[in-house]
Amino acid sequence: MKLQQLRYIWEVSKNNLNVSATAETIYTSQPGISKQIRILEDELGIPIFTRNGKHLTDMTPAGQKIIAIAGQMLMQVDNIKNIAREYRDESKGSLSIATTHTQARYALPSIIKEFMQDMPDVRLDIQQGTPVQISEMVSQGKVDIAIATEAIELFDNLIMLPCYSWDRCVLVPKGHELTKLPRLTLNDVAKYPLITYVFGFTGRSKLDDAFRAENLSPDVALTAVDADVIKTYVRLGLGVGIVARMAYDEKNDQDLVALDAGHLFGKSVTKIGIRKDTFLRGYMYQFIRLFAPHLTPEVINTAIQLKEQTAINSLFEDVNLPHY
Amino acid sequence: MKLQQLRYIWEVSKNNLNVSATAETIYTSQPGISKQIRILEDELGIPIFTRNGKHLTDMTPAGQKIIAIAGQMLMQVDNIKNIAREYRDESKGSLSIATTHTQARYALPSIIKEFMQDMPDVRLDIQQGTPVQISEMVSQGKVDIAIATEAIELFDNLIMLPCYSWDRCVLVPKGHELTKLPRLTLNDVAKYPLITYVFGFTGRSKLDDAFRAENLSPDVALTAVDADVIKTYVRLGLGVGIVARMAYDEKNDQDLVALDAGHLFGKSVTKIGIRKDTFLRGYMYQFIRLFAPHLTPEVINTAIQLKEQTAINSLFEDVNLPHY
DNA sequence: GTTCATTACGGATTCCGTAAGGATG
DNA sequence: CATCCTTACGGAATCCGTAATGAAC
Repeated sequence: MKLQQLRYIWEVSKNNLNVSATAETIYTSQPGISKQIRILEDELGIPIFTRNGKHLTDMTPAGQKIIAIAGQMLMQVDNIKNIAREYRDESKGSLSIATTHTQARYALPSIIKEFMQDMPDVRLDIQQGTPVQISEMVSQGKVDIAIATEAIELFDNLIMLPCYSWDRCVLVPKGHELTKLPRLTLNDVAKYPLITYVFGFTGRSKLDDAFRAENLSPDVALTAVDADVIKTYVRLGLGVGIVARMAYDEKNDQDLVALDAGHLFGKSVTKIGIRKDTFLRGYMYQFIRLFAPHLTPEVINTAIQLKEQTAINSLFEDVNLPHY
Repeated sequence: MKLQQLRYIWEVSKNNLNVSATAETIYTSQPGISKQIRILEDELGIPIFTRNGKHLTDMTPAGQKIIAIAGQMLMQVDNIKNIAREYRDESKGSLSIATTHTQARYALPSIIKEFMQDMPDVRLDIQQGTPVQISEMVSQGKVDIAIATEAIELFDNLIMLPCYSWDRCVLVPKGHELTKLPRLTLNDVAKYPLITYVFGFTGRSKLDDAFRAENLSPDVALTAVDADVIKTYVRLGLGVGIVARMAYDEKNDQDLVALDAGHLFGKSVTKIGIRKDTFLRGYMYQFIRLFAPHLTPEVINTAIQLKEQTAINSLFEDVNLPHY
């Protein structure tokens, strides 16, 4: 059994069982892959893939289990390489973050700036996507950490570390009727067409829950994945925006008014997601700590060792998260 | 990076950093190992071992971490091979059990007999040792399962599955004064020299606890690792034996009397220990179920997936274990 | 007829053994 | 001087590419 062979079956399984396509993506020849897979199957004495003539049609049950383990082993190879890199040069390396627009645009800039000053030799790489995509990227080892408010819990090889809580505000143009009310109610808000996040984004589900709890079914006129788009349409007078409070920029959004809505929708918690079995480089710990000061290396390590999300949650039970 | 190289650093670390000795144990040449280790170190760009001239003196910090991961990967290789074997031939294979004398002699025989009839093509292999040795063997992958009452919890890559509870009896020769008492007390027992298990064996700690709780310090005249030896000395009149009740054999021990002592020392629980990351063959599930009928494949799988011993314990909270 | 995997084959590389060399205690 | 690791070297095995073959859609 060779690591190379395990890599081949893993990659083929990730490429719709198409060996030719796999060969291209990993820059090798198609017969080479074919051959090594055969050799592995011979050694193990069982087929890993089912074939129809000369086409791979599926994985055998044994193959599925073996490929799953192969995937874990390949991640461990990465871990070993990371350990080596860490000890070769603590300050050099790269850090890839997958996150949503909201984080990248409003929460991360100041952190990233500071991080880049502290660690000038670390290459930063910010990927954007939906919460599910983001979580999948960490889960598959394509990025180091995920930052999101939703969906991380869907992948069971990930753990979530709570970072900060935040709440929402209602965005209206200056002079809007809602600005005249002393304190907003859900009922007030529900009278206007709403512009907010697409489902599955930035705590959107919390928002729906709040309205449903009051038996209100507001008119969600428009949804978008990011607050900048939402603001644009609020400015056009198409409705009332509901966005994360941190998305309101006092300087650039002076034509808009942000009305406090924390009491209407409750707070959401933004989390960092990492793989349970990952080796974190020193600067990764540093980045996480910049982002969430209570996540010290020690805390992170105990969380990683716990592996069980419920146990991890109770670890943070008594922690007062920063609130925005 | 080659699996072979990872195997070499792993084996060297298990052989006191002696490459020559390692070469012998794994039937290869010493320069081969040396070379491959160097190649790996070159590839990673860091030393894995520290050297004094031409002697390996220690592992580097990075080396320790890398070797730990290498060990996990080698276990995964075994898992893959086991999966292949399972699907090649469900009924063939081998099952190695590490256990204590008490289990091997009194609890296992009937189970093993039945298992061998059910699965004639499975080679059975029973290792014996102290609870710590046993647990270590499973932990290192030298055997598939451990059966013991103590020590399994010391290894954090193992999980414990409770199998049955049992209590102790006091063994005396026929006609002994203690047989005339209607109901034993600790005080009665403590008047005689005791013969029982060596510390760390077969729930010995429970026994000490019981006496200590009553502020008694009995005269432990003789300790042994197994009940057969203990019985022998009881027969010689050297003292009163305290053994697991199941160690009293009505047929062969007619010259001895077993006095109920469950109320004196409380019950102990015998557990099965397996690695968290192991792949269990079908017949292993069957064996475990024969030994402890409540441990169905489903129960075992959920326990393995939980990984956390506290969570596993609560899984068995409501289960009524068989009692002997 | 195109796509796709397998087989065939040759060159380059890697691996692993024996033998010799040099350091340690 | 015995132990132990490293270097040197040669033969065997492996790996990986190109080219040819044949099955599936």
